[in-house]
Amino acid sequence: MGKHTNPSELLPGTLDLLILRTLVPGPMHGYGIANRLKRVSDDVLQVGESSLYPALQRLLLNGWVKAEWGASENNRRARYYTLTTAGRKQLASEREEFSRVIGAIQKVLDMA
Amino acid sequence: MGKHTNPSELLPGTLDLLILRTLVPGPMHGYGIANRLKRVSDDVLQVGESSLYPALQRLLLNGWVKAEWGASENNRRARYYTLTTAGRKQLASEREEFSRVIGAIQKVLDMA
DNA sequence: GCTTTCCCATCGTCTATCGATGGAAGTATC
DNA sequence: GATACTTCCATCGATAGACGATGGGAAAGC
Repeated sequence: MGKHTNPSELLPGTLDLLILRTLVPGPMHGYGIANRLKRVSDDVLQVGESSLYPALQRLLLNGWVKAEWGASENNRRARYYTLTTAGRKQLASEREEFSRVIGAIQKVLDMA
Repeated sequence: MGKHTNPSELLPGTLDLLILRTLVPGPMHGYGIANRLKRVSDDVLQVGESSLYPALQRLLLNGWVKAEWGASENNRRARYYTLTTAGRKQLASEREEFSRVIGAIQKVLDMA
């Protein structure tokens, strides 16, 4: 029997959008991104590190973010991710698409 | 290089919800469901048959819907899907979860 | 010294979506 | 009565995204 009380706290396909948005105020390291998402969403969005880092790789590969090593506020070695210009464009685009789709879904949910 | 202008018009994970919701007014066959989703969403939600039928199998297997053969309004052989009681419960549950997650995502998108 | 917290990362699995494909059966066209 | 179009069903293979498990190293706190 497929026991799997799907604890997925995230809509697939939105992770990139969330990360990009989180980086708008400034550079941040992976751990910080995950914590911030959790905090801002009141614990609803729980992004594990095994989801986060592959996503960051993806963003790097696409040039939406760049990364450089530095020291965290706690004096630890950390990789800081920064939004690129292309990343901002991508963010805008993904936001728009997101609204479009959510709007469409709402229409279905609200139909007679 | 992975060229693939993702034409995905649907948030993954929401298809079951959309189908269940579509079946609320009454039984409907697969083709009809796809058309209705497209119409109600103003062409945003384009569910292909290769997404739809696996999803319907899933719903059947879980007991959210039941199916019986009949004749379509155009006199064709068609399989009519009907929401079960369990299906209604599932629909309610998925709606709630959907709002919860969307709300959380909005908080992130709207943060300072 | 030991544990906890922070921060990085990968591997394997699972699931869902989708493009391509195929078929049967009714309707319309000429 | 052949041809083509639409309706309606369904499967297969590829792809990708998220997640659990796992591992490690380095600073902080006890």
